[in-house]
Amino acid sequence: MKDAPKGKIKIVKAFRELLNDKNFNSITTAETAKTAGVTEGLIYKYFKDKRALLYEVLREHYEKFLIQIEKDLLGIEGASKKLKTIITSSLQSYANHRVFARIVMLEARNSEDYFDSSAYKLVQRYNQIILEIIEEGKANGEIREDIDSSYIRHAIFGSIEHACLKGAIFEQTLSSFAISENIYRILFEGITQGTSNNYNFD
Amino acid sequence: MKDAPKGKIKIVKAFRELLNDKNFNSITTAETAKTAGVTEGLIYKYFKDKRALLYEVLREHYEKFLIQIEKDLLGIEGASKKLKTIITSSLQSYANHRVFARIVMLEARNSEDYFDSSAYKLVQRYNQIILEIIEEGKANGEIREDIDSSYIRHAIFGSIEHACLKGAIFEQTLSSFAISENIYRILFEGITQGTSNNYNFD
DNA sequence: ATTAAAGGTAAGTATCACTTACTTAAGTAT
DNA sequence: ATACTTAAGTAAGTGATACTTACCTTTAAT
Repeated sequence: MKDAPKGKIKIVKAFRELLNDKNFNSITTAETAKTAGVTEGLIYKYFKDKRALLYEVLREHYEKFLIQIEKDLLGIEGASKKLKTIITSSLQSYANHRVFARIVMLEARNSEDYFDSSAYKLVQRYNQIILEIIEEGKANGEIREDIDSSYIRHAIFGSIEHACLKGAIFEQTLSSFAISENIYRILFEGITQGTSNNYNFD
Repeated sequence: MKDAPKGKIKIVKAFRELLNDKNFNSITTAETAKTAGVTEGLIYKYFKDKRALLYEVLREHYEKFLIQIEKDLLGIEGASKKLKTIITSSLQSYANHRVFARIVMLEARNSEDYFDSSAYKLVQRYNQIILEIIEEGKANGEIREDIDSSYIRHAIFGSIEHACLKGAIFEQTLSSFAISENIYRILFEGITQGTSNNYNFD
């Protein structure tokens, strides 16, 4: 993979910078080209459309994020501790890069072709890592086996994202420690009071 | 509140219908006007912009939804059972009205003025109802008190939404029963194996 | 009957994502 | 070196679209 042409790099860089201050829809291609110091047409030499440019920015972010996560997981033993690390790291990432929190939660998903993008490929890899941790936990008795693993994953990321959503939109500071502690308690121990929580609600 | 002018009603109806088949961005104002049998200009007599029209459709949906939820909650005793009802009803609503699932999760939130809309006012009322149920549960010993109520709410809706997301985007059928059962187990009982789940992970 | 407001229309306009047709630079094989 | 091919980059559109403006028409209260 030889390095990308200067123009392409400048375009991605410009778009990434613009995303700091405004949302996807309000960034124009003209503006992007001007910031990059190239002509508008060049954008379409390298990207199918404006969204593909967004996906590229997102992909680069996920690439760094995955490297970080894999580093964070090194040396951690046991599914529960690993999942706790995942929760904390994901929250920290959202807190430190609110632009990407916004992109992930609000801008990327609402087009079907995001799910064909190479950014989403990385998301899938991340999902796979988590599923394997959950399976590991089931195998060694840490995690209950009567819940479908994919729902556990949904609960983890759903909780994280919902807790970060308004912060990402209104650019408020997120206290990743408090959020992660609360989410962790809920998901691991349940919200029911007391040790014997086999109460039947049917 | 006297009844809205015919034109306004037709516009909202047309837009609601169009949302069944295409997403917000790909519906044009011209198309909306034509479907409604009015001119484009009339849309802007009643709505500040295209988004305001989306919020109106959403508001009408939430109004019906809230009535339904309040009916579902009637006669149900105890916070846990009430929350379970909330989970089931919300999931059923997403499963039966995937258009609205999509609007809520993907189309409405990514503009700040959604949070000033009267649709969002209803969401806030719904949130309030849930917070009160959680507080009730804490008061009568059903729900642990060492978790901030708002995070419990985040976990509930985050889990629901994340589990429905891809279904809403790709219009797959959602099995609301299976999802609700899984979410319910996770949130109420926790994912940790065994009754004594006071394992310390620090 | 008069008048003011509300309901509704017709014809724009500016903006924007994307195209097309072209030029220039960089490789590469002969 | 020369001829040729491909990639990088430009300039000038174009059609579509959200929204505006200026106008006409109906309704209903005084």
